[in-house]
Amino acid sequence: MTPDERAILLLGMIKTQRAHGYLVNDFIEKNLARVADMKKATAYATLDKLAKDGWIGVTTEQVGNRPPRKVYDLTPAGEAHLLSLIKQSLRAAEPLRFGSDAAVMFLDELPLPEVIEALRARAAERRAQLAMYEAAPKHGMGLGVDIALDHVRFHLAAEVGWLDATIQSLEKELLARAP
Amino acid sequence: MTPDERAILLLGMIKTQRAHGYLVNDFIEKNLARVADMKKATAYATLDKLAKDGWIGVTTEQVGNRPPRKVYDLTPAGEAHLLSLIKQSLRAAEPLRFGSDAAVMFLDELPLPEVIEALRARAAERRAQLAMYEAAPKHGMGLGVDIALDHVRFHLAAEVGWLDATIQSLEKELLARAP
DNA sequence: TTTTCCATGTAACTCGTTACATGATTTC
DNA sequence: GAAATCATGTAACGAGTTACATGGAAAA
Repeated sequence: MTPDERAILLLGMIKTQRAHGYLVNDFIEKNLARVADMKKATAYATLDKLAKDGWIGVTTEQVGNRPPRKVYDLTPAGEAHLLSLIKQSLRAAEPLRFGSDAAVMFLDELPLPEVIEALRARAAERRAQLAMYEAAPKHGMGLGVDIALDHVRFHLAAEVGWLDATIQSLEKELLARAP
Repeated sequence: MTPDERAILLLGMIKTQRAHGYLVNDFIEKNLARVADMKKATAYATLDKLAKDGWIGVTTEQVGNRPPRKVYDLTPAGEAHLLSLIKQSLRAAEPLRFGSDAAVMFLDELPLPEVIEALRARAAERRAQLAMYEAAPKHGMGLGVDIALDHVRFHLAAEVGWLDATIQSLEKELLARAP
């Protein structure tokens, strides 16, 4: 998650409803865990910065004897900034990278049956993840979130497809080697 | 790229051929750029650590009056370590995350035509990337690298598919709104 | 003769995470 | 009475990148 994306997330949430840090963090970890991860400290720091830059305004409120809240709301400048960030970020197509591919690159080193077994385990795990996304209820929080969930689903499905295809081709290879 | 994946990459390269840091870095940036990125300083530091941990041995060699090379080769322990890392990493299925999705989550904020236009731009970019991968020659450097390239291709294709589907559904939405 | 290549490394810097500190207030 | 919740923040740490330093050799 780049700084810009963090800004979009926070500004977007604050636009739909003015909020303080605790609330924002809570919402992210309870409702957005599947599509976004940002740690508390990072969120607090980012909110500070957004306020310093004038994208959001701060009002300190106190309820009863609880610790005072710093409630943020979007400024007009922030509103424009948010739209421009979203537009720019929607358009961006930074290169896809798959960390785990160092292992794939050198799978030749491992005996084929072990490779197949490992990939099967991975495929099973991915299917489980996919099932979780498929079972997830519509989010309701807006069209965008559902589309984002769809995005993950798409790639999870692609991952399963790739794994199956790869496993199959390796199995063919195995048979060819030792008939 | 996690430390383990970095280790796999370096150990794997050194296994297929003993090499010094410069050579390793050169090979990565000239031949592996599409599937791996690791900066020079990181590679040198990682090689040091691998040597310190006993996975690779060091021999200093000098050719002519050039700066001396520190040539690394895999130790038996390193060999075993590499296999175990590969196996473990092939099996791993860490959650997929798409940074750019903060923008997607809040695409409702932007006027629909602008969203569609931005996504079209992204789709065009992705298609271009996909074409590059499709045009790429077989790597030759081993089955694994080709499979890794295939992995990227798969996800690039999925990305294009998702973009097209999303754009289409947004266009339908647009027509429904203003007939 | 100037640029590029060979070859290694260090130091400073950026960035985010982990872990901790604080303290009142509901809930079990 | 203990535990979880509300609410904010700081400090230390780790990890990796950028940029720099060095200096001979080969290529342009």
